[in-house]
Amino acid sequence: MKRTTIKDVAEAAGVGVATVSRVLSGGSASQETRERVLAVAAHLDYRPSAVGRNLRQQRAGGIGLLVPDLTDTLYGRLAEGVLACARSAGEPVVVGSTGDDPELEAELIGMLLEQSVDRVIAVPSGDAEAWGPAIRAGMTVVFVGEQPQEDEPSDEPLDDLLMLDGLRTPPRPDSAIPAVLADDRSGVRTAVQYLKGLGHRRIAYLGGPGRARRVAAFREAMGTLADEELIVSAGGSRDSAYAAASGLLQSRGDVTALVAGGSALGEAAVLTARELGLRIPGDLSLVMYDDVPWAELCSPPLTVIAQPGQDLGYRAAELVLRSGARRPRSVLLPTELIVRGSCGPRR
Amino acid sequence: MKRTTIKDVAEAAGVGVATVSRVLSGGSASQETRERVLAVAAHLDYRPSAVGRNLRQQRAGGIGLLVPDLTDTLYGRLAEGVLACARSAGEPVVVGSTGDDPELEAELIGMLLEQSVDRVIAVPSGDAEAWGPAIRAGMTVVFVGEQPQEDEPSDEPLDDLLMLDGLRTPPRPDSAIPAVLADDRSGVRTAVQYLKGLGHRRIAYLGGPGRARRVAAFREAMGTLADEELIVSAGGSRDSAYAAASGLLQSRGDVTALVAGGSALGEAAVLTARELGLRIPGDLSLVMYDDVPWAELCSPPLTVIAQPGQDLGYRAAELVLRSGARRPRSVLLPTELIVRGSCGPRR
DNA sequence: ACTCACCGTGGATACGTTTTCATGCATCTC
DNA sequence: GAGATGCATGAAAACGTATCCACGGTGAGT
Repeated sequence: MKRTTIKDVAEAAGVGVATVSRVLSGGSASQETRERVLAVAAHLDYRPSAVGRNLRQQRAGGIGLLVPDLTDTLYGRLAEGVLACARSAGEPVVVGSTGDDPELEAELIGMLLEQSVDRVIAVPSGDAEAWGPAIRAGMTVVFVGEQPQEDEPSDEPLDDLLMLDGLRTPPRPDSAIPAVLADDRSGVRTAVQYLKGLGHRRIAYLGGPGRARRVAAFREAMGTLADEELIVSAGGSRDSAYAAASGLLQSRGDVTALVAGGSALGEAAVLTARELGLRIPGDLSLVMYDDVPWAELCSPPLTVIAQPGQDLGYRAAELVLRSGARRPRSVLLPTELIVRGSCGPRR
Repeated sequence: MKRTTIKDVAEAAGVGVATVSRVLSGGSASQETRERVLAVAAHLDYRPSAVGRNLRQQRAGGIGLLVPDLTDTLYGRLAEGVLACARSAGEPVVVGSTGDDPELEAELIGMLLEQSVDRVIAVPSGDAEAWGPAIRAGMTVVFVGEQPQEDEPSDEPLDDLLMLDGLRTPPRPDSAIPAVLADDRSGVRTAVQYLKGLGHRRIAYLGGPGRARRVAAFREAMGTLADEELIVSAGGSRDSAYAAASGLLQSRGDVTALVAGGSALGEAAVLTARELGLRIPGDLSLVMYDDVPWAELCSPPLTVIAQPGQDLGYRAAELVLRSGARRPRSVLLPTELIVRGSCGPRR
């Protein structure tokens, strides 16, 4: 079973391979030969080999996508957004799941490098340093939904360069890599102010690994009410989320409201509250990050901060595909507080 | 920014490219040169180009994965399973989302063909015919979670060949393509018998697009109680799921139990029931296909038929990777009825 | 009418790798 | 000791494509 190559088409059409290549790539050719070549190609069911093309032009088409966990609905939506944009551009997407593990992330980056994939969209797990090899190899990288932990100021004097256009849109403009982010700051602030408005004062934050921006935004929004003891962060696993939620709610019975920094955390919080006999929103008000399908079905329906998951992915894909022209620093997409039934006045 | 090639390594190590290739591919080489080549390669940070290799050996490594919708937790888990297995084999995974659209599916198959991806795992959306070009091109295809609609017996006399080892494990052995499936028949039967045991007689089935096996299993399990009017199927969209659920529950007020053939359908059923003032499980018992995180958080917690999503993906990946040796027909994985609180005795 | 420019075209090359084949050298066997 | 056997090695070919360059022909301009 041999593949039909451009050579076969050329012979069948009675032209040279160069002509076939030109016709198929939109180059110049006479009307007559163009038609003939096209007809022959269609008749032979010829498909140009992406491998051959990639080898020739020194770069694989296609884009890489690295997310922490496809099981998470948010990343599922994000991936759908990327896939939608990539498909409209005819580009394949190589997907990797990092499990929020920097080591695994580095390994996957290596694999993409090996595949000559030169455009990558990633929800970063590790620090910015992990992406050094990638950008050094000429990859176009776009972060989405998250930015790497701040890398401690290294000896490389990049700072002046970065400060040049530092005061732009995004909150953390220290990275040379563009990012598509949800406006966490605004989202968290809205949620906290909403809770404050309901009379809550002891508001806890339950975060996951990374997501430093959200924690910072929470601190900022809380202002003088911030209590470091009420800011806990869990690991990536489900168990660790439960442990953190349980530890928080048991040790500090005085919290009246909780902001969960992700759907897994929110799930843990709901379950833990039930186990402890805390009623929502009677005893505990809850705002969860990410609008997932079950938020509406939960009892009570959960008030959430919704991120535009699909848009995040789509915009990131746009950015990474049209990276040739302008090089936009970053994009900030709005979040939305969807009020349902999980928040009530302070008891 | 030029990539370091095998030639660079060869020159730096003072050997021929063939030797480098052999060393890196585990071929025979003297201890001394092996060490030197390895050292030089490591020092130069050399990574063999997958594109070059793929071109040479006429097949791209990597495996393709086609699922209907990454937003669906089941397919998210399935994808995670595939990714886990592929990563341990060092293979990249090209993912496509078909949206349950046969046309889109065909387009994505074409893209994979163009990429020379020769191993594909797919949750098929269209009929078996759509996969003709793929297998004809020498692709190794494994279906997962679903099998294509039965293709009407075509004129090609494949039948005798297939009947040879037709009486094997899976329910529908008419396809030459191996499949990894959840044991829907057993799952549905268990659910129906459970509902029967609770006294229900008018049990409805709310299905999605495709999934013909589940419907058939439902009919079979219902036996003489089957009522065609109570078997409705929705389209792929969310709206269509609501419409179907709403239509069913409004037109037939006498149904006391409902089996939802997927989490999206289950969601629609719960919401519709709430709108109509039907209490679960008081007025309506509900069993939903697929154990999703929110099933436990729902009010009431939903009794579900759980499929081993991750295992499905992992097994399928194993199958498609080790396809060289034996060619197993199919694999059937067990389902589990997880009893929570959405089913009660007939009112 | 001659030249110049231009367009369509085909041959040749390079991309990075694996694999085949031939060569040289050392060891083994009779 | 001479031929046979084995092994390590490098040169070269091939995979399918895009692109550079040269070539021939046609039209226009002087």
